[in-house]
Amino acid sequence: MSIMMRRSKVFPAAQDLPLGPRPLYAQTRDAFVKRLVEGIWAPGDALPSETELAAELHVSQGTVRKALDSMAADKLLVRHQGRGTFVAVHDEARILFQFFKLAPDNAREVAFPESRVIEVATGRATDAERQRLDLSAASRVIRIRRLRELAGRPVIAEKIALPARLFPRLEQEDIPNNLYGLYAMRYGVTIARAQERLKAVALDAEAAEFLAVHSGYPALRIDRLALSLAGAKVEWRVSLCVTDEFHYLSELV
Amino acid sequence: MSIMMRRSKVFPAAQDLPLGPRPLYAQTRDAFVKRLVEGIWAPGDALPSETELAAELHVSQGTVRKALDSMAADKLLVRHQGRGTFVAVHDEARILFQFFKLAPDNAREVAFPESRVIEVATGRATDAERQRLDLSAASRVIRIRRLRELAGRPVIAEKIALPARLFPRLEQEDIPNNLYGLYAMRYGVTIARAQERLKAVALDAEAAEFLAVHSGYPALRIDRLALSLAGAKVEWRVSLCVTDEFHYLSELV
DNA sequence: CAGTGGTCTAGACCACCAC
DNA sequence: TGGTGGTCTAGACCACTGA
Repeated sequence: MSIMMRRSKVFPAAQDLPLGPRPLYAQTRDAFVKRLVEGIWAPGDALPSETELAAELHVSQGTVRKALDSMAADKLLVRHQGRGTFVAVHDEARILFQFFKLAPDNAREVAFPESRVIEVATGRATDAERQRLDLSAASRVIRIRRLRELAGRPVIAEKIALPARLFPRLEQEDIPNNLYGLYAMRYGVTIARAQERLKAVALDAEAAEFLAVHSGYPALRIDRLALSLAGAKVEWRVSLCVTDEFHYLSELV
Repeated sequence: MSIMMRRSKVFPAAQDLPLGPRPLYAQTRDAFVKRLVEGIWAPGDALPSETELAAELHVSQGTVRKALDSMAADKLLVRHQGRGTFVAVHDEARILFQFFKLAPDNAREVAFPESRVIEVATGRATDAERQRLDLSAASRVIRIRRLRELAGRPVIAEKIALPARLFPRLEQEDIPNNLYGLYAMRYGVTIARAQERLKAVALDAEAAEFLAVHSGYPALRIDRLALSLAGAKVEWRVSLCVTDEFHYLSELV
């Protein structure tokens, strides 16, 4: 392939970038992510082989590999030698590993917490919700409140806010324990990453009652904003955790 | 190069592994990490070029690149196109990015907190210290207590424990704000990664006084264990943080 | 056994930097 | 201008999977 041909190979996704053409493997990755966003490749699906993808996009197998490897590093794909490359699924094992950081102090095994839904409701977004989720003035949100148990003890009181536009009729659904699985399966919304802000707070009377401790008890407040594959703000979740027998694990690497 | 030659190329570091020979790029990385541990490549040093390293180790440049890239991903090295590859330095910018997760709620800029040392002492390790730092019975530890300020307010009360064996005469040093820089420069101990466990606790009277709040005030307790390049447990640090105007930032990716 | 991803190599060219 | 890392390609072989 000539130099000119190589330099002229710019996929549509990269053309409106102001900083010149991105590397080919990045454009290749963009093309693949687009297929995930559009649901052409759905969770659990097997991708075509590297050779086929390379032929289809007119790039070398090495370039396809670099794109797939980086997506696997971001947990969008799972690769198995000898079997193939698959779209990642939000099963409990992944949630536990990627999105659930609360672990018991004295046990080697992390458990997925059981949930009891307290309330599901829809309403006009408050200022805080509009700001945190990037919503416009008239937007509506779905609110979920639930209580989560670990080792048989109520440990987490959770308030979740979702843009109603993205999750039509979710309030009529049966709310499962694994919400991110529901978002993906029912609404085609894949949570790709999240940002959490932690504080120590004193519990108010209502939350204290849910968690079976006295008012004013210190709790870990986890404020999570979850982003979809496309980068949209999709879920705002505030969790109040009693951390007598648990801790939040953070790896600094 | 023949197949037999390739398969027989096993560096010493990999020979005592029970699971068969590791990939060549991993062995190459091991050889490079060894040079960092032994101080042959010191913080700030420029590495030889990929071509030179490849010739020296009798592997291809692509294999050297894969090893260097993975080390750069782990922040052990810094690579600059056109300039070269350098051993990472524990400057304040890196500490701030990698090891300091507390950010002000209403400000875009993260600041490095000023420190006031309360006490530096040496003593026999307690049970907790021995357990957390993997020390033997008679081991001695150096203990540092300090108070840290952000935006002019005392926000963090810190207790640090270090194995005395690794840091001879540290208690006579002038304790700088950037401890990890001191460990690296004075003692050749590079902090490579850390694990933090977070809890919400009620402050006792002593800590509350340091932090200028009332006893029982909720605080974020950060229990950090820092590991050296070689994987040894090198520092145990417990920080009590008042999080009225700050939060701990955790990215879930 | 065929097909997949994983490893390793070799070589070309590009973008950037310092001199 | 020469040297560095960054990108891209092509091809060979290895390790693993499943029919």
